[in-house]
This record gives sequence, structure tokens and C-alpha cells, in this order.
Amino acid sequence: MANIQDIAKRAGVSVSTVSRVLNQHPYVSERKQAAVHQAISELDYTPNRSAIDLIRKETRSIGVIIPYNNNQAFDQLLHGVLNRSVERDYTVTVLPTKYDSNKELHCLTMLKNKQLDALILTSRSNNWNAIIPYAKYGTIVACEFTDHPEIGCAYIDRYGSFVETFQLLKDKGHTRVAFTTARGEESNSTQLIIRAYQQLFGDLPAEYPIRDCYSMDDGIRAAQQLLHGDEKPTAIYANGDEVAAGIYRYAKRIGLRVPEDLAIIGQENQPVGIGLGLSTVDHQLVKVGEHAFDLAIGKSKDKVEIPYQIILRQSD
Amino acid sequence: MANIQDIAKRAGVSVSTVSRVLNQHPYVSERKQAAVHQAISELDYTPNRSAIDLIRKETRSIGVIIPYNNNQAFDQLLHGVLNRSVERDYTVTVLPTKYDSNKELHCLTMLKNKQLDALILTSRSNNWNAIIPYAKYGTIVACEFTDHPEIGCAYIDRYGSFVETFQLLKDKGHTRVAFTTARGEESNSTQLIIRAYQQLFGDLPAEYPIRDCYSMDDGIRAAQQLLHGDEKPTAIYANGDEVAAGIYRYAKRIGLRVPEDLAIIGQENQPVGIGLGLSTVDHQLVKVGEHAFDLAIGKSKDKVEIPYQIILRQSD
DNA sequence: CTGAAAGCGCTAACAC
DNA sequence: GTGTTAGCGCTTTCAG
Repeated sequence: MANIQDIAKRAGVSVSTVSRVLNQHPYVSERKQAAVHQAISELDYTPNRSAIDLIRKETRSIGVIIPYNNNQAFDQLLHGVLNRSVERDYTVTVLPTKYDSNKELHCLTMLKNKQLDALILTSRSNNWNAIIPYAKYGTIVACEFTDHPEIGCAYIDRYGSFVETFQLLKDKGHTRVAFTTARGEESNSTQLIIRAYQQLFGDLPAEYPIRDCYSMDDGIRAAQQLLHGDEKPTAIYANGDEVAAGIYRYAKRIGLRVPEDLAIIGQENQPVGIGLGLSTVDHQLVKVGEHAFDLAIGKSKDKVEIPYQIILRQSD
Repeated sequence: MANIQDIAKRAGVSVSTVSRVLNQHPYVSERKQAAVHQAISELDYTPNRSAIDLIRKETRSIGVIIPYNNNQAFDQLLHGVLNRSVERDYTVTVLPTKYDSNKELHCLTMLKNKQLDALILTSRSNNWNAIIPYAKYGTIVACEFTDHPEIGCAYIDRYGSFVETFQLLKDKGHTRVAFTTARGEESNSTQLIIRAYQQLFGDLPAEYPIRDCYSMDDGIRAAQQLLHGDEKPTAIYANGDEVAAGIYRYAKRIGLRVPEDLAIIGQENQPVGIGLGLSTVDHQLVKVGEHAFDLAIGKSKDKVEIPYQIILRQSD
């Protein structure tokens, strides 16, 4: 590949002149400008990006840490980021970590080694203490609330959302309401839903939170466990519409009526929930992703809350 | 940030020695090796990636061109790519183009400017003629069949899949079968389904292919158009399960029985289809993505066909 | 085993 | 307006 020197030689100018026209700096005579452009097209030249990144110490590319790459919620977040990246001409790199904290740390070093300008954490498996130090190498933005001043975040009031949903169920007369979660108490979100439950219903029966729920099959498994136990719930709040769909299908299979015998509420307003007419709480993850992107490229440390929305259909 | 020189100085060795231990080259005395490691940890040093990429002329990162970033089919492809990238320690950059051919070309130049080692095209809006020249700058792999020898591809026999599905419908006695597509005849896939239709049913009524279908709402629109027309179809083959779900819901809404009054078959085996019990043809896009990745990093120009799978549930 | 030195391709003072 | 030149941070001959 031709380089900037070849162009300079061919156009009969210096490399700095070539660089100037490449970067649209003023003060280059029309004549030389034309000569440079001609040389560029004759030699089919494209500036080498690594060289530019090296000297500029900036890549115009940001990373998105996504624990699982087969999860609708993370997909939504990613879509939000992508939506904005196209408009702002940034490049985005997807970094699946499988909740492996070392992999996550490895991604954080991509900030340090100047491979990425900013990093969006859609979730995390390290403590903030381990993460914060990397903030000096690049912008870090989280998709959950944190009051660390070094970290910008676009978040939803998860606790409020959980409380409101449980309240809604309680108002309808439910006292035995179970719920599903992805990870266990190592997850911030799980801790919040447990607290919300306790606030409204008191002690949490050990058999009510069903964890490791991601897919429709997990929903079926959860329903199986829940609907044949002693403390059979009259309502289940699922951590996603796919999981809710699994619960719905199992309930139907054993002859339960929804919502009369079992109320079901999902999360994230996904197609399967729409198709099945399941109520859901939409945390507007696409918007969260969009805001996270804006914070990232704006090197902002703001905390922006995205409103959630409860969508009632026929299943609650 | 400390650089390799700082480390060399601190460890009392030359930069080449530091480089050697960084790259695990043999022939470095234990003593110096230890000194270097110590200096690295004392100075909290991380090698600069741009500098390495510049000199190595390789980035260990590949791009995936995705026209729409809110489409389940492309998501599946991307997930496949991501699955393998984690295992092989590659970095993947997502490049949404919105079917803008200039944007697509812009992505191709990322090969030329050494920003990406390889590029996976999940779809394309440029002619092969415009794309091929970039193959000399990096590996290009497509997710559709092409016999260009410069391009590796992981593909499904779309034509075969379309023919088989139509045949299945024909065998059940359907003669009026409509279908939906995403893009129009500028799309390879649309051309193939039209040819498959013609092979089995002869002339294609102008009102049968409904285009611009991506979401559930598009499915509803398609059903609306189709089910109130003159040539009312008895079967519809949708270009995705979400679209199929929209058709299903509309059919139910106007009191049609599925499959007695209207047979519906979707594509890609997505949650909403499972939830609604819709038949589907699974093109195994995740696998396609995985193979595409392998071809990409193997710089292979092989053509690998991924088998599709027709999954019959109650809707056909 | 180890170091000096020549780049990789580009930008940005600085001088004219 | 334009060219010279000193790097950016690293790898890799080439000598020793």
C-alpha cells in the first residue's frame, strides 16, 4: 500500500502538505491541493488508521461489555448504542465476557492500551473498586446507577420498578407472588428485587426466587418448580418476556387460566410477549443504550435516569 | 502512561529485551526477565495497541456488516460470530449500514486502512464488482453463496429451502400461497423466493409478495392487505417469525382459524414463533455466523453450506 | 543472550 | 503557504 510519502513524492509536495489536505487544514494552495488529490486517486491511497490512532491517542471507537451474547435485554442495549454510533460516526466493538471477571478486566485494559476511547458496561462482574482505576485511561459508563463520581451512567430506577410492579400485584389481591432472576445475589438487580419483595410482602420464602432464568425453557423449568410446590404462587414476575412465555406455556399446559389462576408479568416488551398478550414492564433498554453512548462520547460523568413503563395486557 | 522505553530504563535493559519478554521470545535470561516483569508491574505498564497494530499490520479484529441493527436474523448471525470470537480471542466490530451502499464501501475501506483484518458481510447493497477489489486488503466472507473465488462464504441453500417449503404447502393442497419479503428485487433472497414460487406455482400474482416486512406490525399490515384482496391466499410464508406472528394475530382477530383457514410458516425459529406454535424454517443463522467467523480468521475462501431445518408445529 | 538502530505511517511544531 | 524534522510506541534485523 502506498503511504503518505509516496503521495508527497508523486504530488511533488512535502508530507506535511499531504497531511494538511488529508485533514482539511486551511492554507494549502489550490494547485497543490489538486496535485495531492490526484496523486491520492492515482495511487489509490488510504491513510493507515493505526498510525493515526497512535499519534492522536484516540480511536473513535468504543466498546460495549455484554455478559451474554444471546440475551434479548443486552441486545436491546446494544441496539441503542449502535443507533447512535451510526449517527456520530463512531465504531463499536462488542465484548462478550460471560460474566468472567478476568475477561471483564481484560476489556478494561483496552482503555489503557489505547485500543478504545470509552467503554460501556451493560453489566459487570467486578466490584467498582476494581473498575474505577481504569477510568483514568478512558471514559467508563454504566447502565446501572452508581454514585461514583468518575462513572457516568444511564440507568433505570430498578428498585422503583420492582416495587411498583409488586404493588400492582398486591393491589389485585395477590399475596403469594414468586419471581425469577438471571443471576443470584451477586447481581445488583437480584438484590434490588429481593428488597422490593420484602418491602411489600415481608419475608421471602426460599422457594420463590428462581434463578438462572434466561430463556423460554428456563421459564418452563421455573413454572414446573413453582406450580407444584407447597407455597404455590398466584402470580409470577418474570425477569424477561421469554421467561414469562415459558411460564405461560407451562401454565396453559397444566390447565391453568391466566390471569385467573396465575398472573404473569414479564419484562422488556419483547415480541414473544406481545404475541402472547403478556403484560410487561418495559425498561426501555434501547434508550438506555442510546444515552449510554452519548455519555461515552461526551466523556460525561452525568447520571441520567431513563423512565420505565408498565404495559398491561391480559396476563396480570 | 509508561512506554517500553521507561520499562527498559527501569529494568536496566534495552527496549528489545523488553519487547522479547513481552512477546515471550526465547533466549532472555531469567534475571533480566524478572527485572522486566518487575518494572512492568511497578510502572503499571500496558503495551500500546495502536503501535503494535501499526508495525504488525494486523489488528486481530474483524468487522461484521449488518444492514439493520434491530433485526432478529442479523442478531443471530452476529451471535454466531461473537460465540467464536470469544473462543479465539478476536475482537469484533459491528458495522450497521442501513443498506446504504456508500456506508458499506466505507466499511470496506476499514480493511484497506488496516483497521480490520477481515470483514463478514451478512448482507450487502453493493454489487460484487464493487466489493471484490477490497479482497486484496483483507479477508472478506459472505453469508450468502457466491462463486467469486476471492470470497469465502458460509451460506444456506435458500433456493432449496424456498422450494421445499412451497412444495410442502402445495402438497397440503394450497394453490394460493402468498409470501412476504424484506427488500424488493434488489435483494438476492427476494429474487430466489420469486423463482422458487414460479417453479412450483407458475405465474406470481402481483399482489402476493408483500415487501418491507421486518416486524410484527409489518406482518399485520401484510395480512391486512392479503386477506381482504381478491386473490385471498390460503397460506402465507413469512420472511421471519415476527412477521408470521403479526399475520397470525391479524388472522385470529378477523376470526380465521389457523391452519384450517390460513396456513402460516415463518422463518428463523424465534421465541415468538415458539410461543405461538408457528411452524418455521430455521436457517440456523447462528451456525452460519460461527462458520463465517472461522472462514474469516482462517483467511479461507471456502464455500460452506449450512443445512436448514423445517420445524413443523401447528400452523401449517 | 543482548543492544543499537532502523523503521511502521502519520501529525504537528517550527522555521522559512 | 510550505517543507523539515522530531517524534508517537513498538518490533525486528543485524551485530556482537
